[in-house]
Amino acid sequence: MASRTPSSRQKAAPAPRKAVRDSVATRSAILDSAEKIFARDGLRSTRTEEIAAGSGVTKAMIHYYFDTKEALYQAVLDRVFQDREQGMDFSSLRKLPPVDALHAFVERLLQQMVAKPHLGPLFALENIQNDGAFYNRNGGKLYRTLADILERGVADGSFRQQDPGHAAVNIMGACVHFFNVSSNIRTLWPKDKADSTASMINHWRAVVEFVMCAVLAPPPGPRARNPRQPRLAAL
Amino acid sequence: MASRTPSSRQKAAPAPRKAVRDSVATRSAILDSAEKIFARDGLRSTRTEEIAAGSGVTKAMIHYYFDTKEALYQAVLDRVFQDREQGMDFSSLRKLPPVDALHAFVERLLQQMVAKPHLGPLFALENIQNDGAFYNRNGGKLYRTLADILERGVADGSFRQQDPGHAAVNIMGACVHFFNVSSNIRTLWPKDKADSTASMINHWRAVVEFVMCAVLAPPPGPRARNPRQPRLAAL
DNA sequence: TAACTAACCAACTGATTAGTTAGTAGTCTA
DNA sequence: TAGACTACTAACTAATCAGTTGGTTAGTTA
Repeated sequence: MASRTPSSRQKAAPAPRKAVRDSVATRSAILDSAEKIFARDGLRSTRTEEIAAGSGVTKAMIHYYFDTKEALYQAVLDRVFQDREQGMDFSSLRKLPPVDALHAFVERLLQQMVAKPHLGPLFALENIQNDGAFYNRNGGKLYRTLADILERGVADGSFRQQDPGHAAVNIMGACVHFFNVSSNIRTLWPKDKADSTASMINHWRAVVEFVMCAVLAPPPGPRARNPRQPRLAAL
Repeated sequence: MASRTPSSRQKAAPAPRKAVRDSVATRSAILDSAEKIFARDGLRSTRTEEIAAGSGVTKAMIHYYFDTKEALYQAVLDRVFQDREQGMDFSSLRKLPPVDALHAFVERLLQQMVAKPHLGPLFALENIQNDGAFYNRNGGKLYRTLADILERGVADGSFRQQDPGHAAVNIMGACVHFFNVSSNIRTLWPKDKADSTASMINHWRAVVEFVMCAVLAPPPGPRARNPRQPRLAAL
């Protein structure tokens, strides 16, 4: 992993030359390259020239296949979020009891994040820079599904009393944050902890435990330690 | 709040005209405007012209006071993160017992996020787009402090067994995520829930409860409901 | 194999942008 | 109140960028 210095970013990828003419392959090569670069630079500061270089074709092909940069960006988001939705398989979650459903939700989400490392940054950038204008056309099915699971769990007593909407945001944050700050983590943690696959498995475990502990109802019995109320000191 | 349409963003702010010559006031007006715009657009896609317009001076003043765009960006990060560090008062946290320290940490962090709405986006963009190259010069004291608190709590048994490094990331995610996806939340939640101050208080409470439940040791007694281990299905 | 078409590219264009320059106008001091 | 210095601006410049144009080349079909 070559390090980038401020204000002078990496030159374009090695440009894998194409052997034959293949519109389907070219289209998806452009999408792949665009996904990678949009996930780092966001819509506005991504250079179409760099996308072209990364996919082994000229800039003109971007306009040939996708018309404008914005349309390409929309196509990238559509593909990546549609893939995630398929991987999550929301309908099967609705059939599980709340605890199992939440468990499966978190595991599947983490699986998606690991398999598709651009998901996190793309989502974060889209929200911050474009107010979700491109993403929200797809709707926020993810949050609604998670909130539904939480609502069911609170209703049947398997989860502690809590607001499903707020809890959904907190859970998503715990799941996603690692992937957004991974570069920062690499400077904070020892090398072996930050980079290895074993560490990814440990993080996976840590997130699942964290989330389940956070929402599950406390076991019956003497309430020995009261999870103290917030003070709300200043607001 | 005017909505932005894709690819055509808002025109510059109303440009508050300056009355007198005041280098200190001008400097901080530029910093204020830059902070706001960098927090939405990131370093590269921020336009210096827009910063100038937003601070009521000409573009040349940016170079007069800060030399380059990168230097201004660095100055913005330095100011905002130094303010946060002061507001967190790390040294006092080290003197508190773990449970109180964590409680105070989360409350102070949320307080900072509410008071400085650009903190979240600035931090997220810096990590995603610049690999933390500008931020990391300040060091990641926040994570180290939080991890220290967690380590102490695990050692003295007030927190459940867990890896402090991973838990710190999860806690930060739960605290921060709300502020990164607020635009998305506005489309998911009913208007009154997403925008009101009351909702901010509710979210505050929800985060504190969520985090404390996630890390506190379970009360002694019969372990009625085992917070199931992760399956680690696919990796 | 000649005509046709889809895939592709090098070179260009007009608009935008970070940074510069040369000069103006307040303010402070001797 | 004259001279000097600091704060400030309008207009410019060189570089960069999204998108276009006018082709060429590789497959496909009649």
